[in-house]
Parts: sequence; C-alpha cells; structure tokens
Amino acid sequence: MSGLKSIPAQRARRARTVNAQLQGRAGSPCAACAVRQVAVCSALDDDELGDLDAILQRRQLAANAVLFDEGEVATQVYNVTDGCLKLFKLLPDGRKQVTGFMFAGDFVGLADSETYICSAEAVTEVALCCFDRSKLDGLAHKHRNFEKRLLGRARSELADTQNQMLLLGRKSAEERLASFVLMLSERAVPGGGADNPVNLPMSGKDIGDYLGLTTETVSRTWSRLQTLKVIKKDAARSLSIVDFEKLQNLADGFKLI
Amino acid sequence: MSGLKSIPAQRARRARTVNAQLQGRAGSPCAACAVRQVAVCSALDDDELGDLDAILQRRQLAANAVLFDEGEVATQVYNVTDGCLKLFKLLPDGRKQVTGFMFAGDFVGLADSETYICSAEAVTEVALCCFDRSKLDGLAHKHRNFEKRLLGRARSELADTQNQMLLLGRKSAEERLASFVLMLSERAVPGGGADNPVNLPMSGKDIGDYLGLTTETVSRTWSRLQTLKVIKKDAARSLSIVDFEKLQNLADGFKLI
DNA sequence: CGATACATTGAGGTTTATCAATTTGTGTGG
DNA sequence: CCACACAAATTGATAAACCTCAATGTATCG
Repeated sequence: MSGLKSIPAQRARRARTVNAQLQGRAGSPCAACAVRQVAVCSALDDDELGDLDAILQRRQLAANAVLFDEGEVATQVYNVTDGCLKLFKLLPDGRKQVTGFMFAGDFVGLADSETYICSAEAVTEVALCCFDRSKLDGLAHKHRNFEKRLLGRARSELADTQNQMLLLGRKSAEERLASFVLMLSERAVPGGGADNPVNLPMSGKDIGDYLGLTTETVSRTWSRLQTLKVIKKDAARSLSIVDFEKLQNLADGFKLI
Repeated sequence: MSGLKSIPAQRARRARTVNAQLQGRAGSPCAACAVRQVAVCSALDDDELGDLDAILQRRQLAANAVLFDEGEVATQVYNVTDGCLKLFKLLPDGRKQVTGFMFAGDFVGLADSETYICSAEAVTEVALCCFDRSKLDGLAHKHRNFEKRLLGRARSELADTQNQMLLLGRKSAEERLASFVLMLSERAVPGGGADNPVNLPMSGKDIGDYLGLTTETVSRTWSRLQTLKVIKKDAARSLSIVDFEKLQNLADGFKLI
C-alpha cells in the first residue's frame, strides 16, 4: 500500500534515507549510502570507498531547483542518491523535450563533454553527490572497475535512449503512456520502491514533454487507459496497474484483443 | 562537384579506399586504414596496431545485407571502414525506427550487452572490421587509451541520441529534414566527403524511418524546402544546400523570416 | 527495352495540437 | 483546521499536421 501513503509520509522517508547516508558505519559514509549497491560506487570495495568520499560533496536541491543549464561549462558530475531529476533540451520558442528522468542511483553528466548538452532541474526534493570532473577522472584512473562501470552505465543509457527513439518516432499516445508506466514501475524496484502502485513524481506537463505529447493528450490518454481497465489513477501522483498483460501488450505495440 | 558524380564513380572510390586499407605500409594493415585517425583505433600507437590487427577480421557486405538482428547474441562488435549501415528497431506490426546511420569510422555494438538491442543492415556496400567481443575486451584491458576512447564514443553517441529525441518529440517535418541534411553534411567531413553537395546514400523510406515520418511526408517536405530555396535536389541521391543560414535556422527551430 | 522498385503528387481521413472553460488539487495564512 | 488563491488536471470544440490510400511519374537493373 506504499503507493497510497500521504505526501508528508514520503517526505519523512526521504529524510530518513538522507540521514542514514550521512551517519555512516564502516569508516566511510558512502558505505552506508542507500544507493551503494546500485550506483557506480558499487565498482569500489568497502575499503576503497574512502577515496570516493574524499572527493565528493553532498548537496540537497528543493523541488524545481535548477542544477545546471544546457551550454554551461560542465565542471561537475552528479550521482542522484534520492528524489527525481529531469534532464531536458529546449527549442528557442519554448518547446521542451525531457530526455530523461533520473532517480536514486543514476549518474548525471555522462553524455557531457566540455559543456552540458542538456539542462537539469529537480522534479522532487533531490539529494546528490557532486564530483569535480577532474577529481573523478583521477579516481577512475586509479580504480579501473570504476571506469568499466561508467562505460557500462553509458551502454545501458544508450539502450534506453534507443527505446525512447522508437517510442517518440513510432508509437501512439496510448502506447507511449503504457511504455512510460512500465518503465517507472521497473525502475522503482532497484531503488527499493514498490512496482505496483506506481509513484509518479513528475507533473503531467513533464510527462508530456518526455513523451512528445501535450498535457491535454496525456490527460485524455490516462482517461482512455482507465476506461480500458488497464490502469487506475488512485491519487494525484499514484497509479495502479490493473491489467499488467494488457499494459505490456500496449507498450510493445501489439493490438489489444 | 563530387556530389554530382555518377554511381559507378562512387563505387570506384569505395573500391580504392578498401584497397588502400588492405595493402598496408607500416607493418600492420591498420596503419594504412582510411579511418585510422577517426576511428577508435586512433587510441593506439602505430606500433600497438599489430595487436588490433591480430584480432580483427575484415568483411564486406552487399547493399541491403543483414549484419545482425535485434535479440541475437552479440558475439562481435564492428568498426565501419567504408559505406553506410543503418541500425533500427521494429514493432510487431512492422513499424520501424532507424536509430542511427553508421559511416566510415563509426563503431557498432557499443550499446549492446549480451544481445544486440537493435538490428543492423547495410544501406550501401559496406566494409567492416569485425572483433570478437572477448578479444576486444582483452585489448581494451591492455591498452587503456582504447577503453577511454570507447567511453568517449559512447558519450558522443549519447549526445547525438538526445538531439534525436528533441527532433522526434518536438520538431516539425520541415525542421526534421533540415536537421537531417545538416547532420549528413557535418558527418561527411571527417570521413573525407564533401559537405556541400550532400550525399544521401539511403532511401526516402529509410530517411522517414529515421525521422519518424512516412516516405510521402519526406518527399513533400523535400519539395517544400526546394520551393523555399533552402536546398536543391541535384540527382537521386545528392542534394545541394542553397541557403545554409535558412537551413540552420530551420533545423534549430527558429521561424524563417 | 521492359520490369520493378522508388519517388512524387493528390484526395481524404486520423491523430494529436490548440484554444478555452471548468474542475480538482495544493499550499498558505487566518 | 478551514477558507482562499493559485496552479494543475480534465474535458470539450475546433484546427492543423501528418498519415493512408491511390495514381502517376521516374529511376534502375537485368
């Protein structure tokens, strides 16, 4: 029933997570981090974590706060330890494309060279580990697993973006929303979240900007998916998967029978 | 005027390139490769190239030949040395999304884990260097620059796919075609091709499948761009940029004045 | 030179966007 | 804790962009 819990309850959970991470038990605070096993940090042994801890700075962002803007010099890269961040690109007339949502354990700044190639804003309250690029490069040089892990991350991000291209180029609004719900559901699991009542931390506008649709179309499509008894919107930011198979078929581009 | 040359002339050029690469001067045939400086191979010194040469196999694909299918076990990765390859994903009803065109110097298989996440087919005749993944991993372990270079490639591929998401999610048909022409024009330069009469090795269907459009819309949009005096279709597979600034503005999402 | 695939153009339909009004949710201060 | 103000979501009517189907024209290759 975690999906039905109130917003204050969610806030409390976030606060506990952050505290646990700051206390630390085994020498380095990193050892006690909530995302220790999912993040790139898992490439390092417990006794190597000190190196990581020495070069990182923790930071907290309020919802809607800007982390960086496209085109800025990319001096830092980030590891999300809690909350949700959105990455996006803008066209001069304001059209927006959200290129990804980043959750606890995700690494931000992989695709960036000298300057950030997209902007980043907090969707919810966000906790981050911040690394100077130069220092992290040094660490990657020292611990080769870390470098391998970064390449692995980049590979899997590439796989995700290819799926997103298929979605944006060829899927209908219904298929896009279905794919989106499944993606959120799947990504919640490694971070310790529930996979069935799915938590939707982002606004309808953000969802539209991620799926190449308008808010209105997103809203209408939620309604149609409820009529089809595929999902059910429990609360403002929570949604239950009612018929998993139908949802999967929709997302994969099969016609519903 | 290279863009106006006949198809047989193009074939001849391709054949010469392949021969030059096979002859080799400085010990390793790789040293004489046409893509020596642009490909990942540039991470290795001339005297390290022997290691690369020892583990690669050269291969030639006819136009439209299948290199691999999505879902296949990814035993090999590839370096394109000549020609054009398309990567794509399919939906069960046949909808296709081309996720990328690969040209001389491009590395294929970066995004793949155990199985290929997309299919690959030759657009033109294609020349490849093929590597067993396990052997290449060994080489990457021995020569660290190689590993770094792979990460760099992955980074720049990620940047490209983010731009493609903006295109697919938010750009109009005209803006998509304009962006496409500029991309082809820019990518032709490092490979030694001409940047102005732009060579279009792929069919209108392929272009549509890359840009999330139908062939008909692609064709109509070419016509409109010609009426606007932005481009001019010289021959079947060649196109001149008439007004570079207009083209750039269109691609970037500015309104034409 | 003819057969076949590919590109172009037209007519009409569908999906999604746009504009507008209303309802619902959220956060704040009394 | 409730009332208010503001932002977000929903729903409807209409329009635009692109797709589909169909016909014609034009390369390409044996």
